[in-house]
Amino acid sequence: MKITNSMTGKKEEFAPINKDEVKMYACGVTVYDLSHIGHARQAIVYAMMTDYFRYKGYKVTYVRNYTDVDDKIIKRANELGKNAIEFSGEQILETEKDMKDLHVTDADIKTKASEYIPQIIKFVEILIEKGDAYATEKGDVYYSVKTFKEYGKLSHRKVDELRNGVRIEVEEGKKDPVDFALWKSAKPGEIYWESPWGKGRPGWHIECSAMILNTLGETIDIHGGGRDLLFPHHENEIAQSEALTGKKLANYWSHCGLIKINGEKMSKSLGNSLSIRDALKMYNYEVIKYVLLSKHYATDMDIHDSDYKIAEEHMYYFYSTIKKMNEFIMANAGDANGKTLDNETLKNIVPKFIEVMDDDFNSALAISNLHIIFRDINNMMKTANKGNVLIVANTLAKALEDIKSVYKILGFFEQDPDEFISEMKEKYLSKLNITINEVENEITKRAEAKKNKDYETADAIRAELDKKGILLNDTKNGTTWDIKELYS
RNA sequence: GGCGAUAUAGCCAAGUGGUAAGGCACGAGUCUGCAAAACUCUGAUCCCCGGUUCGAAUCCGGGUGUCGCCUCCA
Repeated sequence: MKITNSMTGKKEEFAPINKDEVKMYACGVTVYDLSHIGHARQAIVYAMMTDYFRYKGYKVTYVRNYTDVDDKIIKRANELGKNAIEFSGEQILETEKDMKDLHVTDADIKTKASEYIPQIIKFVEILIEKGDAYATEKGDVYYSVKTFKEYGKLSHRKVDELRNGVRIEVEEGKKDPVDFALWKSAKPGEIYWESPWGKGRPGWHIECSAMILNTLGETIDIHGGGRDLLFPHHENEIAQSEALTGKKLANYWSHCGLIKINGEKMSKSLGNSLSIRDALKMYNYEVIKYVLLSKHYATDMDIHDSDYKIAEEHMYYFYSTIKKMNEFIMANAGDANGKTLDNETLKNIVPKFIEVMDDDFNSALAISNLHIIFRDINNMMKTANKGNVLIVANTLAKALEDIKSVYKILGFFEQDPDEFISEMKEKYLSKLNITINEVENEITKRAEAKKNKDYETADAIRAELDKKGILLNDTKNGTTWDIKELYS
């Protein structure tokens, strides 16, 4: 298997520390508000990696954190007149709900900064003892960047250049502008914990270092997070952890690309931030996953509204095909002596999936392969004849089993096709201002006209429905209807 | 200014040395009373210049454009 390592900038062969075991940590969310679609992408990506590693037979321990104390949380909590931990606790529940609704594989261990305070204090104490950190009179503790010779190795920055670029620092007691806080003294009214340096709270970076050490150990296999965390967060984690243990923190650094929306950076100030909750109100969770996984995880993506629409059409096509497969299999159940049709695509569903996923989790390719797979399947059903229906049915059954067995790693096809299809139809029907009954009445009227070869009336009815957004489809077994928008 | 990404058909997007996946849109066809759905067919030499190589979208150098980070951010 190959995985991109941000430390080297290269795709590397994955070699775990312990055979068949993966220790992975991904930086989670700072919970001062509802989580957004970028958080969703990151969570989905690392869940996908976890699921795929497991599929390959690895024993995975996946840890994710919640930052539940920080400036923004304190500010928001104060505005709401709440205790900071109480407030962030509520936000964690909201995010957990969203992730559950997205059907994202959960981390094995979910940590909160506030629950690791003793470990964090211990961590900071040792850094001070070793001379890598210092406390100020005010009760802040800073990491002394100049003591860590490899500082900048992840983000490829030089400390001197950083120093020049740094704006004038105002924090009193800080010896070097590039030093960063390990422990922050509490201002009046702020939440605090007692520490050797007085009342205060942990800095942001130290919590991850402490939680990794206490859950996974000194060196882990994969450290993940959003690309925006690469500097300074991950750089600082390396400095803290490696100064403490003298060992490498992570063998592979993985960074998930960032999301833009309709060409703009997602931000609160632009008001274009899409929360997971709002996304789920508009789109089925598998549609959202389709969008987020249809581009390679490491690259930034600019999601346009039309991308959701296209994803929806594709999922609808996939599920419609699965439904047809099920019907075909049911109608042609029988003993095919285990025979299947010799079709390269269908024979290789699983190996192909493994091939592309082994190559740095190329979910984008895995998804595009689905189009080839379902095209072949539709072709096969179309060209089936009396002589081979049993074998075709058997081939389809096998293909469907294979598809589900691997594509569940992307979170696809977990739903009942009928339910998915009717959910989608209902969603659009409610927008179209027409009811199922009305549609069916029109179809009955039209059938009557067709029977009388009154094609003018029949076509007029069809045109009228088309105008309203309903497609008709005449088949051997009568007329079916569908939502026009799901095909355009 | 520094660091790092990225540049592939009208659009989205795979592809890291051997003559360009997939999707959307467009057009033609099969099917159909006509349609629809489904299927079939149709399009790019890969930002520019130079180099390495028998051979490069793919490696190296230079340039240009776009974006991100350098302050909190998945």
